[in-house]
Amino acid sequence: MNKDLKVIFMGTPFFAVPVLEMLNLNTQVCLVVTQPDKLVGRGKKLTYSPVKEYALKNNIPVFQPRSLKDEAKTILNTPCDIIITCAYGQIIPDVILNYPKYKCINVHASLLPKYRGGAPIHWCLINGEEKTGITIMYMSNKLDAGDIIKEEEYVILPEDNVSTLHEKLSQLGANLLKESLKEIILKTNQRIKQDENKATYARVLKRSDEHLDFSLEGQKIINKIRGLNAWPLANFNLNDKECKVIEAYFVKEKCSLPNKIVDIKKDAIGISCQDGIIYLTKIKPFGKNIMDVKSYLNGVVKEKLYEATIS
RNA sequence: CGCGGGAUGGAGCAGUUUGGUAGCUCGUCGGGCUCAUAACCCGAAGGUCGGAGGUUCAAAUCCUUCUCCCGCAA
Repeated sequence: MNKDLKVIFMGTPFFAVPVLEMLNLNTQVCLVVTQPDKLVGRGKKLTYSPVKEYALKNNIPVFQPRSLKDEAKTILNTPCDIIITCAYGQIIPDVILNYPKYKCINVHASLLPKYRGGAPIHWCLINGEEKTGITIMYMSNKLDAGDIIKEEEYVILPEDNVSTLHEKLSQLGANLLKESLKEIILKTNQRIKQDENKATYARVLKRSDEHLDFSLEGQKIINKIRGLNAWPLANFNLNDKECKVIEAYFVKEKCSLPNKIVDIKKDAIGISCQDGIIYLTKIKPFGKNIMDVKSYLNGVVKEKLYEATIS
């Protein structure tokens, strides 16, 4: 497209990698900015962000400031025409926003002004939205509130979950950014102000957001299971031990008491909720791997399971 | 050395406290019943009990050590 376009890319998780890849193939990426390496996991292993992994493999210089504000110099000393951000994870100071001639462009995984913030994909599934999409926009000093350049809708399929949406939207984001860049260079792009009255927020998930409440309506529970799959997974306590839920379906019917195991099929455990039964079909019991409920039931006394506490 | 859970035929588990013939629910294969079946009945194959060392007449089980998997916390 334009191999002469000098780009600084700022991003961190897997979602940002297809966008970076598109840029690497079509422009000249001079610098990748990503969050510092973290000590992750049981053995406190030093882990690189997915974006850093990609950059290293493709010989792109990497910069990992602890605080952009204090370490902006490195960026301001790197010649560039445009900065592209995608799920970077830090507020970007005004000096940087105003530095490149084509400014700072962000790729966001929702139809702004809806679902501003760090977890748009999760929250739109949890809320049972029918559609979402990608927004390409200018960055401003307010979170995800800059002027919109381009939006593309995606109609959510019944079988979509966080993983599939992630994959589809990141690819969509890469494509839409590619189109936008052409227009930006030619200065033919739109620039639409966001309607602040319609803004909603998709805050980063908390641990407590993952807990299932079986006294709610079935569809809401299903939405949450879907909206947390395949990461970080919804959970509930089965006999006071955390059990994660990967897959389940809902059958609407009259139910007297929620929070009880009321039905055990050959391959599903039925838990009563407000307006029916949630049938769990794939779970991850504490300390175990993910398994089909069919397998789980093979190693369990069904009569005792009916006595189990759900919380 | 952050805290805890786990490893037993292909899958999920019991058995470990109190050492003494490898067990359950499935799956697979073969046969039977049936109009038929994911149902039922009969039979078979399939296991270094995560690895190494030790104690013992005897170890899945007790002791030492290592590896791998999982959750939490960061």
